Amino acid sequence: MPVPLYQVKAEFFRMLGHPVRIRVLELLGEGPKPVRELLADTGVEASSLSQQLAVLRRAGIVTSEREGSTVTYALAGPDVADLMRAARRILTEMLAGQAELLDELRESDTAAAGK
Amino acid sequence: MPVPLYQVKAEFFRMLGHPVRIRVLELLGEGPKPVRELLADTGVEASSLSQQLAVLRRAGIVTSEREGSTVTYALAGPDVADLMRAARRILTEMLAGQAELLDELRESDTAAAGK
DNA sequence: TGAGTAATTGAATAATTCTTCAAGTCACTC
DNA sequence: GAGTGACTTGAAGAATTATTCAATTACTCA
Repeated sequence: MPVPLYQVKAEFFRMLGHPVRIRVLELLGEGPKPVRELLADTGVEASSLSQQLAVLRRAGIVTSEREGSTVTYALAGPDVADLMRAARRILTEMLAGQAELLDELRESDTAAAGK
Repeated sequence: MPVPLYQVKAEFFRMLGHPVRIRVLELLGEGPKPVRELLADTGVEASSLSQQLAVLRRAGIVTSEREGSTVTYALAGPDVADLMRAARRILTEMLAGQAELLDELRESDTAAAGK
């Protein structure tokens, strides 16, 4: 009995659904990076970062390699970067749509926009 | 103070991270559908479906319209279908990669694959 | 108006996921 | 082999999210 595909997809998306994990994936999109650097770029605490890296590793979306005393992470494949690009495009378009909507609303309601 | 983009992205992905929501989005990818049909196609209980539809509505990713006694849902924009396609592609490639890996493992370990 | 169908909502409990901190491993250097 | 820096792990409590059931709204039709 195979796990249904929509379930796999849901797990995949859920795995992406965390700010730190997103940032890490985007940073790794530029190329492999040692933990030290991820730590500096994200500003989160070492053990928090490690927890999130573990999630990404378990999902098989990143790989880690130890060289001496430092550990370097990389995207497991080029597809991930593709997905992040797709997501970026979609979100910008969606946010732009919402901005337009807001503008339209403002036109008919110039004074009372309290919040 | 703008909400950082990586946070918006994370929320977006988390919103996608549920089996029923994924199925609904894929069904709506074929075109607008009345709730009755979503209900039949997914097999989930009415109120569960409604809860998930509400999540998608709040996120602005689908729209609903009432015509008489039935309510019809549709994707809010074409971008969503794009994203689902991107995700499908990526997942198939990732799963294929894992399958290869499994094959490699099997070669050196033909007898003991108990689970 | 009253009964019936379609869909949604509210709210309580259950389940998952996050965050944090203490402790642990691994490699290097003294 | 003790000490230190780099990173990871385990585990407990806090916070979010899912599931479920009862109640409700929005209609239709007789």
